[in-house]
Amino acid sequence: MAQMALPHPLPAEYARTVADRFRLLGDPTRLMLMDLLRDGERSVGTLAADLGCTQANASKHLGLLADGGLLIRRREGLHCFYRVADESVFELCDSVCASVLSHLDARVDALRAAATSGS
Amino acid sequence: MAQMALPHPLPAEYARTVADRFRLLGDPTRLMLMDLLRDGERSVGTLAADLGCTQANASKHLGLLADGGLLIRRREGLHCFYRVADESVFELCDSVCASVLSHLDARVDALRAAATSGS
DNA sequence: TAACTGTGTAACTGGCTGGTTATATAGTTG
DNA sequence: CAACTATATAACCAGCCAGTTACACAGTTA
Repeated sequence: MAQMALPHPLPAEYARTVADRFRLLGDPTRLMLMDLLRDGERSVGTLAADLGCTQANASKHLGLLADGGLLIRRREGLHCFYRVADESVFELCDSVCASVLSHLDARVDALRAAATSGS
Repeated sequence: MAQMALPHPLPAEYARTVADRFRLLGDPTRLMLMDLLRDGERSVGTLAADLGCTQANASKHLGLLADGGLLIRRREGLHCFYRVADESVFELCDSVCASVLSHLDARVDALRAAATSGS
């Protein structure tokens, strides 16, 4: 919540760091994994099953998310449980979703207007 | 500001749409272009010069950002001016930056603790 | 008209990356 | 011990993508 403003001529190093985080969120599979973890921690196998993807694939994505600090890993015997490190990620996703939808609405309206005036 | 919550078992189509937007922000050059546009609209040439990149490269990235709805294009004679479509993008970036930095801080602390206890 | 300028775009290339398959590793159970 | 289970990882491949170069397309100016 407590926002930290970015320096204004944005240094390349900052840009790279922030871009890395955005790119980490820029994959549908990873977003769906994050969403499945909304309700609490889950093991790799059950996540892969729910997603209908390979265990290896789920493991790789979960590893990336954990390395990026978005997930926290907890081992317990054979199983490995992941949980979200910071719930605020979902606010981020919601905000992006709202922004994208409003943009799409505007496009639809523009197309409608063009259609009525055009032909 | 008015958040729109995502549906909870996140459908693949939603995931793809949101991921696309995140991936659009997941490039350092594009982030620096967005940052240069904080102060107001700018032409392609001046942006490329400030960034120290090719005009063609800047044009391509600006086009992608405009197609994605993050920028708005305005032609005036030979020049083409871009401006940010929605200032809330910067809150997004600030939020991500804060989150990343706090994660890095945690890593540094962990390394410090390991160093003092380890050797 | 002919140069010149600002911008977009096509073609190409090197590198990154998501997915799969197979295997390695660690823990469990008989 | 051997078989089995859950996870991670290595190797590989196909597709995407950022950057460059060259060029096409306005729009301006002489």
